[in-house]
Amino acid sequence: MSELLQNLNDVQRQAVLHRNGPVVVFAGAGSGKTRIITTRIAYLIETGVLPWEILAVTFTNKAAGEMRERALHMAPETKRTMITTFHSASARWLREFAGELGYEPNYSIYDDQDVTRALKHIVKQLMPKGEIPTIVADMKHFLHHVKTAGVFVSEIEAYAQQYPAQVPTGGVQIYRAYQEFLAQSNAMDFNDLLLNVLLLLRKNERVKSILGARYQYIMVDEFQDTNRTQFEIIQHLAERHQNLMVVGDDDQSIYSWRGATPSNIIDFDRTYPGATRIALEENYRCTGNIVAAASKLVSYNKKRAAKTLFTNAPAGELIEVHLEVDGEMEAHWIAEEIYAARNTYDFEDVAIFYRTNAQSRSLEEALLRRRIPYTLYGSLEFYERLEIKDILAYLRLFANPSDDVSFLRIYNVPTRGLGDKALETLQVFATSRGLSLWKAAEVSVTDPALKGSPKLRYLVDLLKAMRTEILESPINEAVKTVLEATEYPAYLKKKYPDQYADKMDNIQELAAGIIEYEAKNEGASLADWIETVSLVREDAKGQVTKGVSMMTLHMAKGLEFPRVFIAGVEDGLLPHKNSVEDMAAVEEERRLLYVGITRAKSKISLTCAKRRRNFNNEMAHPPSRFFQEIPAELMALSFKAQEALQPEKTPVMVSYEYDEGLEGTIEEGSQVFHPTYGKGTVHGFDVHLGSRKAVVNFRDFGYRKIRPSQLQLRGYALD
DNA sequence: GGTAAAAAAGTTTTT
DNA sequence: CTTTTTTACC
Ligand SMILES: Nc1ncnc2c1ncn2[C@@H]1O[C@H](COP(=O)(O)OP(=O)(O)OP(=O)(O)O)[C@@H](O)[C@H]1O
Repeated sequence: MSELLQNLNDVQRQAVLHRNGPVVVFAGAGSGKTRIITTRIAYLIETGVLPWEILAVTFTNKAAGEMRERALHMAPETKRTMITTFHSASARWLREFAGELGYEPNYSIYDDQDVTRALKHIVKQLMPKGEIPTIVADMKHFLHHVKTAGVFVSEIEAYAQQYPAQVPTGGVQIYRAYQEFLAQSNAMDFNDLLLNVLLLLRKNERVKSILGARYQYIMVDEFQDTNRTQFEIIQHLAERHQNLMVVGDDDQSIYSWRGATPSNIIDFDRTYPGATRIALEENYRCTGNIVAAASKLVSYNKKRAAKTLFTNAPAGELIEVHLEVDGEMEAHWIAEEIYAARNTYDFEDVAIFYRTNAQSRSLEEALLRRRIPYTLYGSLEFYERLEIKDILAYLRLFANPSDDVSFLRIYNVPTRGLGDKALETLQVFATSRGLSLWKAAEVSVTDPALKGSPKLRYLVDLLKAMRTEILESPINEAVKTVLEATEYPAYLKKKYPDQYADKMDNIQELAAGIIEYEAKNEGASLADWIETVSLVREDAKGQVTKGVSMMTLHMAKGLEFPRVFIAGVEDGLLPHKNSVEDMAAVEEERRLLYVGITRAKSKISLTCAKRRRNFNNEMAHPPSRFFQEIPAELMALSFKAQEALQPEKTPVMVSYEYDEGLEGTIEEGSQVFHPTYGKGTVHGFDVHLGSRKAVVNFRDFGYRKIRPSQLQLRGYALD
C-alpha cells in the first residue's frame, strides 16, 4: 500500500482511492477533508496522473496557500498543479482566452476602490446633478448584488422587469455604462473574472473544449461557499471527464453575502445523480470539550443538515471565558496570557481571531507593548496607502495603457498643473473618439489641429519615455524608474514633510516585494506581478508566519492552531449588530463562532469587553447570546464573566445603548448635536451650493451651515 | 489651478 | 478619532 494512504482512516482512504465519477465528501470540522484533497492529489500523481491535469480550487488565498503547502509536502510535483482560488484560476484562464471576448491579455483587475472610482466617474457623466456619493454607494451595492447572482449585463433588462424591486432607478443604465467603461479600460472587476470565464465556457466551443480537456481531476474544497457562477464553471470544466470531487460542511458556510449557496453541496446529487457520497465523522483536530461545545452551539441552527461529529481525543481543558471592562483591557489580558504561557505555546502556535478588522488595532498595540511578535493577516492597509496606490497606478498603466482609472489617479500626481478643467476637456475628447484617456491625450498633443496644452504634452512625453524604459528593463527596476522620472519623492517630501520617511519606506517595501517575486518566479513579467498583487493581497514581505497570527474569523476557516483566542464575543459584534434582526444572518454568525472554536487544537479562550470604543462614542455590549448555547459545564468563567453571564442578566433580544439621539426631523428651533461643534440650536435653513444646509447657532462656536445629516436631534426648544 | 482649512464620512465579513 | 472629500481663498 502506498505510504500516502497510511495516514488515513478507512473512509478517508475510500475517498482518496475513489477514481472516476463525481463524489461529494460531506463532513464536520476537523474531520480531515482537506487532508483527503491533498492526499488525493499526491496519490493521483503517484499513480500516473500528470500534475497539471489536476485542478484544486478553494475560496480564500489563505486556504489555498495552506492546501498548496500541505500538498507540496507530500509530493513535490504538485508545484505544477493548479492549487488556487477561483479568482486566480479564472484570471489565468483569461490571460489565455480573454481575446475571445475582446479584451487584451494584459487587462487590469479592478479592486473595490477602483470600482468606486470608475462608478463615480460614470455617475458624474450620466447624472450631473444630485447626491453623487449616495448614488455611487447604492449603485456599487446593486452591481455587486446582481453580478454575484450571475446576472450578465445582457440579461439586466429582463432581470429588471422580473424583479423591479431589486433594481434602483437608473440601475440598468449604470450597469451598461459601467461594463462599457471597463471594456474601454481593458479592465475587469472581481466578479467579471468569474462571469467572463463562465461566458466563454457557455458560448465558446473552442475554449470549452480546451479547458474541458485540460483537467482530468477536479477538486473543490469549502464547496459550501461556492456561488452559482462558480458551480456552473466547475460543471463545465468537469463535463467531459466527470471526475469531480467536492468537499465541504454546511455548518461552515460563512459567505452568504457573497452569494454562497450551501445547497450546492447539500443537493449535489441533484446535479450529479448517482454521485458517491462520503461522510466523515471523526474529528482529529480538537479536544473533546472543544468538539462538544462547538457541536452543541451549532445545533441551535434550524437550517442545517444532520451530521455526526465525535472525537477520541481526551476532554482537555475547559473553554475559557473572560470578561473585561473595555477593548484595551481585553487586548491587554490576551497579551498577558500569551506571554505567560510562552513556554507551553510558542508564539507561532497561537492565533487571535476577531469579527471585524477594526478590532485588530488594540490587539496589535497590546502585543507590541508586551513585545510579542505577530503577523497580521488579511490587512489590506499596505496596498491602500496613497503612495503605494500611486506607484501601482503608474505600473498598471504601463502594463495596460487603456486603464483609465489608473490614468485618472496619476494624471496630476505629482502636481503638474493639470486640473479639473483640462481633465474635462480631455474626457469629452476621449469619449467622442472612443479612446482611452492616455491615447486621447497622445492624439490631442500630436495632432497640430488640436493644439493640446504644453502641460499635457509634458505628461504624454513623460509617460511614453517611462513606459519604454520600464518595458525594456528588468521588472525590479520599475519602481526606481517611476520614482526618478516623475520626481515623486520630491512631491512626497513637499506634501507630507513629516510622513516622508515612512512613505518612502513603504515604497521601498513594494520594490523589495517585486525583487522577491522575481526571484521566486523566473521570467515573470510586470503584468504577472501586478496580477498577483491585485488578487493575492498580502503584505509585500515574504509571508512566513512569524509570531502570533491575527486574522478575522472568516479568514481562519480551513486553518488550525494549538492555542486560540476569539476577541469580542459580544452581542453587537458576534452576532454583529447588522445581523441580529435576521434569523438567517444570526445563524451565519453562529457558524462563524463554530468555525472559530473548531480551529483550536488544545485550548480556546473567548473574551468580551463591556464597553468598546467605536469611533466617536463608546458603546456597551453584553456578552454574546451564543454563550447561552454552550453547555455551562464546558466553560470556565472568570469571576466577572460569571456575573455577566447569569441567564436573567442576558436578555435574548438585546437593546443597545447607541448614542443615536431622538427620532424625528430637524426643524427650526431643534436642539441639535454635532460631532465637532457640540450643542446648538437650528435657526433656519439655507440652500448652499446645491445642498440643503441647516443654519445652526452653536453654544461654543456660533453660527455654522451644516448638512442636516451631520446633526443629531436632541430635543426642541421650549417656546 | 493650487493650497489650507473645514466638513463629512467611516467599521462587517473577501476575491 | 482618523482619513478623505469639499470648500474658500489665494
Ligand atoms: N486519519 C487521520 N489521522 C490523524 N490525523 C488526521 C487524520 N485526518 C486528518 N487528521 C488531522 O486532523 C486535522 C484536521 O484535518 P483537515 O484540516 O484536513 O480537516 P478539515 O475537515 O479540512 O477541517 P475543517 O473543515 O475544519 O477546515 C489536521 O491536523 C489533520 O492533519
